[in-house]
Amino acid sequence: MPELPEVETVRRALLSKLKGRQIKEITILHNNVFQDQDVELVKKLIKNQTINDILRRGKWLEFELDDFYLLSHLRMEGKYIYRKLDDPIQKHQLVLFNIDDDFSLRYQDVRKFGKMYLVKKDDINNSPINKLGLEPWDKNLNVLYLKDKYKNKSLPIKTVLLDQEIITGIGNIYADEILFLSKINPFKKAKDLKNKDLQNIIDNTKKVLEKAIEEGGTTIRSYTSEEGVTGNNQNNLYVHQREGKECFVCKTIIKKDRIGGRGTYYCKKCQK
DNA sequence: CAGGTCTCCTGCTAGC
DNA sequence: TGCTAGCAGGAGACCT
Repeated sequence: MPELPEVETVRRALLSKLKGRQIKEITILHNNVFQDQDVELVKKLIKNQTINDILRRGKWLEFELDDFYLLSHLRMEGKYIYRKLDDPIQKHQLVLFNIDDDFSLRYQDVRKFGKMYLVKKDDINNSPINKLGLEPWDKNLNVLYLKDKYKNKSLPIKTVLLDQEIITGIGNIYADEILFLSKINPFKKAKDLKNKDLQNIIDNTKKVLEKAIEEGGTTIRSYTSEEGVTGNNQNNLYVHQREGKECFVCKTIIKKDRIGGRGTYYCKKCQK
């Protein structure tokens, strides 16, 4: 499941192949990808737009075109692959981009959870990314900011870390890792955290995500940044997906519980 | 406003 | 061996 480090890895890979290239046309095989947008209009507007840059906000990719941003969220299983123009369309390939009449960039998504959104550059502040909270490296992310955001949150910190409107980019894997390194029990209410805990969350969020980016992301289930390219960060996980195994720090058996409907892994002894 | 539940979607796996 | 029920989960809709 792509979180910030995986999306960042995909962004870099896409940018190296697509920067300066032109989208001759697109084929949309599954209308729901564009949610409530008029797909005929999207097809018309995107024709002959050049990909000038590819940016990232949280878990969203932003293709910067001439007049628009094409926003793309991979959700659980979304990925981009390259094919020859005449390559047969495979199941799960939902959007096809003809790039310079040279090759076909294909958005593939087994579960069809991923979303795209074509927005005029001027309207970017009126798009899904407008609501996103701070990037982990934003200088405004500090104890005071979190204290304010968490003050009315009675939900478990695990759930609140997944709230994209506070810190953006953290998903289920890295939330578990951040809480382990911060020695915080995932059930603890966000509003009960001490300043020291908040500072630890900030520091460890950056640390965990930076390490994961360095490793090209975490490959659990089906994540690949490019076809045949998998990340290595799964080898660095302290608790996530390690149910029944020993904690690397204290040898206590790692426990798995459900918090807010999400599988949550933690060490009962290290995380108080 | 806060928070709980449902929904989307399909491949995989545990269990019979 | 082959079938099926249940699980996985990011984020938005909808309800209390």
